[in-house]
Amino acid sequence: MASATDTVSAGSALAGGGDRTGVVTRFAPSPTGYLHIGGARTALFNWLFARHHGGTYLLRIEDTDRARSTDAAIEAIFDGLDWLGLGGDEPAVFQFARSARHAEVARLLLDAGHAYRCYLTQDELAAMREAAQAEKRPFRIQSPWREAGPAEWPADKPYVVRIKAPREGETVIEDLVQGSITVQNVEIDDYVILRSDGTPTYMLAVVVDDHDMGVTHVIRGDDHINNAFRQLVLIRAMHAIEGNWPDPTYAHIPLIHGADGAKLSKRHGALGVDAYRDEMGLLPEAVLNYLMRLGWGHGDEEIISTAQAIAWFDIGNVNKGASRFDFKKLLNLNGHYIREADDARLAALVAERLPALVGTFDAARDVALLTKAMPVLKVRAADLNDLARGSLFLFAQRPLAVDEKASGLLTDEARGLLARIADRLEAETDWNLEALEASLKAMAEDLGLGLGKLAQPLRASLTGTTTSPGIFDVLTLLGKDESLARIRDQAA
RNA sequence: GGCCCCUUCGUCUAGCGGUCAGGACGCGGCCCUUUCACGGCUGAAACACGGGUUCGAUUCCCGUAGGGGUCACCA
Repeated sequence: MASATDTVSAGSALAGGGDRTGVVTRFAPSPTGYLHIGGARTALFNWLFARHHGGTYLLRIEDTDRARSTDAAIEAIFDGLDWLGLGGDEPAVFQFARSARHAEVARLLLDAGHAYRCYLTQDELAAMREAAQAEKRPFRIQSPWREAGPAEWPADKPYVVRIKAPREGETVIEDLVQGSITVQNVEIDDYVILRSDGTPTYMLAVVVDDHDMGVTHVIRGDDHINNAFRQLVLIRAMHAIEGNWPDPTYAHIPLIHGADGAKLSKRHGALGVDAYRDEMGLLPEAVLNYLMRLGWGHGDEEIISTAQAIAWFDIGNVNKGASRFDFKKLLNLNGHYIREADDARLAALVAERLPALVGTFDAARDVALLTKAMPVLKVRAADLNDLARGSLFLFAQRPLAVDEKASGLLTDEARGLLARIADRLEAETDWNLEALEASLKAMAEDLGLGLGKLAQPLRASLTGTTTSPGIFDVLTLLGKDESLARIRDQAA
């Protein structure tokens, strides 16, 4: 698989509709911001669909809006996709680099009479729109230039090129997700395909690129449903001219909403996927699993690997309604995947976060300890931040800072006990789990105390907190010398 | 507002004419237990409403209500 970060040289030839066989899908973000979670899900569904059918999954950067597209956004999108394993199968196509081809198609349409020069100014359009509004009449562009011939074209005046949409009949789309959708053709407007400065609009570019890239299935957010009908006008017009522009199959997937049901905004988690990784400390497999379950399911299955998802994925099973984003559930899933993850991998991930939390952390030296501790650390963490916090006691400097709850445990009586524990442990020659457990349990019994009476003060002295992995794990992880020193720091 | 679409526990979903309406997250309880988790068991919790069709509707049809999307020389 090609990395998402590979690029195709400007204007290079594409495979073309007829050259590729089987299913071809594409994810086509516009680089005006980071890759947000909804976009990631669209990419995932495209990827899953292509994989399920043994097809090809492509990437296209829709950077025709020169004012709003940025290199930083392009980078963020590739970075996010790579993290999730959703890079394209071929180098990404950059739309702007193909404007000459888009203009060429506009020219073809113009020459064949499927499009026309429109000299309406933006002011005139606005006036028409207002007039319609005033009369409470639905506004539809009725350009007086639709049937105008060369003889009527004003000289030296800017014009846009509009597609000539049918005004009678209806258009039906058999959408893989939404089912059959019908729209009366009068609802479809003569939209602009070439701006007055000669640059292509999105509507033109999408259709031409999808065709040239051989895209067979257009899977995208359902906010594009109306566009599908408009784009079909162009596709059918080109098909009439060239004959090899088949309708693509559409699948419009529902959008993701915030927890309050409103459109996802920055407040609800429409953050870049990098935030899910860096700030929230999530694992890509958890994000993927969560995303695929939003709007899609397979019986009672909750934990679904990507391999399993490829086998099970059925776009026809995707729900039509929007679903809300539930971070709690994502976190739960993340906890599951953390528990399943390889210890060395987790240690490396946590190591990235530790220098900011502990001044003394030295990755070269401490990752081994982290890895060793990981089995007992990861069962009590839902994200990498939890994991990092939970490992702090391993690297704390003596004398330990003791938090409020823990110091409440360190009564005079408890400090006395700590001294006796230290003495007893001092004599311990086998510093391992079994020996330590046997020893402390015997001691508790001798004293007629529950193990908790010993363990809690011990935990406070060893970690400075009241919660930690099992106390014998803590003891063995810290080693005899460090353990005894920490205990004596707090002993009476 | 016009057009298009949607509606099962709080949330994500299973269901595809006859089910005690299932699972998961979250929430409550119990168990495990040296703390916190994990894990196990368990409880509360839903078919938006109104008409049809049918022997029988969560399921099919039509309304109503509610929600969403879209109406650019942005993508």
